[in-house]
Amino acid sequence: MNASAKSSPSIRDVAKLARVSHQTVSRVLNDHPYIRPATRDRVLAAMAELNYRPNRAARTLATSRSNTIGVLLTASASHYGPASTIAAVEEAARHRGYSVVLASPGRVEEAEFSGALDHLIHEGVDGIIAVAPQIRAAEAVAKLHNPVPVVMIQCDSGDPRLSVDNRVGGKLAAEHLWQLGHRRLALVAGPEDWSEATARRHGFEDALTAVGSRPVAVAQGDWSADSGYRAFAHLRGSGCTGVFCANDQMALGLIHAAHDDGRAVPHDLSVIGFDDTPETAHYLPPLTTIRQDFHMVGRRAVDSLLSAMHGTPKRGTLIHPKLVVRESTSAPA
Amino acid sequence: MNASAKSSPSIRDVAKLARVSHQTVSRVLNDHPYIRPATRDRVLAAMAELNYRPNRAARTLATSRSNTIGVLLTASASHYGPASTIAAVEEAARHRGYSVVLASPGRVEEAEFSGALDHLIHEGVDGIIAVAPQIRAAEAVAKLHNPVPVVMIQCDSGDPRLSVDNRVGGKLAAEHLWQLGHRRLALVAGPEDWSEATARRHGFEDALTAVGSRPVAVAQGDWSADSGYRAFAHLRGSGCTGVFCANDQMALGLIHAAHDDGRAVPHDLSVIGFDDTPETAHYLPPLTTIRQDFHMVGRRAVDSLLSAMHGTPKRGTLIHPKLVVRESTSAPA
DNA sequence: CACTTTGGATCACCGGGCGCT
DNA sequence: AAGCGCCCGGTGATCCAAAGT
Repeated sequence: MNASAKSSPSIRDVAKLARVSHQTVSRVLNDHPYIRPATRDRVLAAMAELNYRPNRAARTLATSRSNTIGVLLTASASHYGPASTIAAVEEAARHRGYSVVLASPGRVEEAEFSGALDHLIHEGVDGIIAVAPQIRAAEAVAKLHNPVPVVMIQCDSGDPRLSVDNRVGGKLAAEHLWQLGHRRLALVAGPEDWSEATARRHGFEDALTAVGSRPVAVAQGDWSADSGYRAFAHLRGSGCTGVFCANDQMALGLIHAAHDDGRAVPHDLSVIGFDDTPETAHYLPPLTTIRQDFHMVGRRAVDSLLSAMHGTPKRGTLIHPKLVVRESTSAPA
Repeated sequence: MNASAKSSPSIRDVAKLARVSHQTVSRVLNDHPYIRPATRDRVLAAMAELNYRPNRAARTLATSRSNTIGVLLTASASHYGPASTIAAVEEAARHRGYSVVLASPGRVEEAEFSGALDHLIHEGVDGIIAVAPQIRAAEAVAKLHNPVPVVMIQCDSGDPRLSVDNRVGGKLAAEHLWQLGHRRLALVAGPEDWSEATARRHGFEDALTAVGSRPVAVAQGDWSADSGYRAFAHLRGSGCTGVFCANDQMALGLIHAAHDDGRAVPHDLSVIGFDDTPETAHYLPPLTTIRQDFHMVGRRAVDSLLSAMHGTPKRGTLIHPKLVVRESTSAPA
């Protein structure tokens, strides 16, 4: 019955070694006042000697706080945006002493989605960050009125608002093309039920309205390059000279289709994307796009969630996207 | 003191309602034999009525098993491969009743890495899947001899071997180019300290050796498209007519650089990549590449880890990659 | 000597699981 | 077939003892 190969030492083992009560050890752990420095040092020394680490399950059970936050991810975990956001969330959370548990329902079906939410809640998380850009997901969350705070990100409709200002992004795209001299603009929008897609579209359309114009054609994609390729067919007859694609992948597909159709970008058609994924600088031609800072979104989400958990929710400000001009846009021929 | 708005019901609340002891409820929960059907039904009914859900922290404390697995991710969470693997891991784990906690050390520095490992262990995970393709990471794990099973994926040196057979992949690339008639082949390798990069390189070189040839130039990148662009300068004077890039992003960058240099792909230069990310079909030209099934790697990793946790580790077989021919390769001019 | 600060111990409890009866 | 009691490893409330002024 040696303590060496045994399971990890408990607070009482430490207490025995430091010749205090286990409660005193607990006090040291929790930075309680009124501990004599000498005693504290003895306890700390004992902890070090035993290589003691508090048991999280026990602590969770006693305090009913798990120091864990859940990340709910609908689909698209392999997309650049969500993936980098999650990495940022994990990092920010860890620096603040929180662990991250993951749940990614395969579909956005109401059942699967709220099932995943449920999974996290009964996992005992103290709060949830939902990377759930679909409007339906947002609605599902809203109607569940959960026992823990939930922060939605990449979802313009949310509150606190945590995302890039997609409206401004759409506006930047429209203005850029307009200023180059394009007058016949088309749009390849993202899925209707993604709030970000809607916001980008509105931003784009509003900017055109402001100068007395409107899109000459609108196609809808599903964010994939494939869908961008297919979208070209819908725009082909519109006589447009500039196209705004709601993300970079669709822009890539569109350019491919244009190329297959014998139209050169940007000479015959200017194309602008959205996101600025790391590869876009090497597309042929290098893509003009709207950059958003996913990493910052992730960090802010954690800040926001922790505030909410401490009972002081705060309203964030939207992050500004930025126009990155490369070679896929130019003045019309 | 009503139970309505109170914290979730416990096993004893259920017991009271079903008029049995809490122990009997526990038996029902754990499918113990020797429970009279009538009693079991009473208990189940009580659980349903109270909407009872067992408390995971309590169960973990009592059994010292958390039903949680840790996923350790070094860097590159935003890359396509790791991201899709993680999604697959989470799904497979959830279907088997496990939760997934995430840890992603920013760097592969020994300290940060083993810190993250430590974080997971003291989080109480029952096992760990490390998506840590760097050789150094693998070594760090090996020397730590952890209290829980660790499975390394995307790391050819690991055992059980859980990844695509990168050697075969490199071989497929070489053979494809050779069969098209190319005799002067170059290589853009991945970082030296990634075992996958090394395996791809060896596969490529071995295949050339088998036909009495060797690469006329070798450049090294860091997986990014930028590095692929820069690699072109090293290959430029070698007179190569075919290049194997160890991933698709570097291939994209290389094609960009070739284009800037006035060389057309595939007419002047054939290029083949590795991974088959969803966008590659829309690169200009669409990229010939080696496909690997990340999703399957993730699922197998979970299987393998669970086996190891149950004390019956099993050796997996490497997954075979597949050549996908598109338009970036052709016979030399 | 009464009245605070400090310092530390004792007890009950969180929600379940296991061995014995 | 099912109940009793203790234990897992922590935490908070309470209570007592030694100091300080």
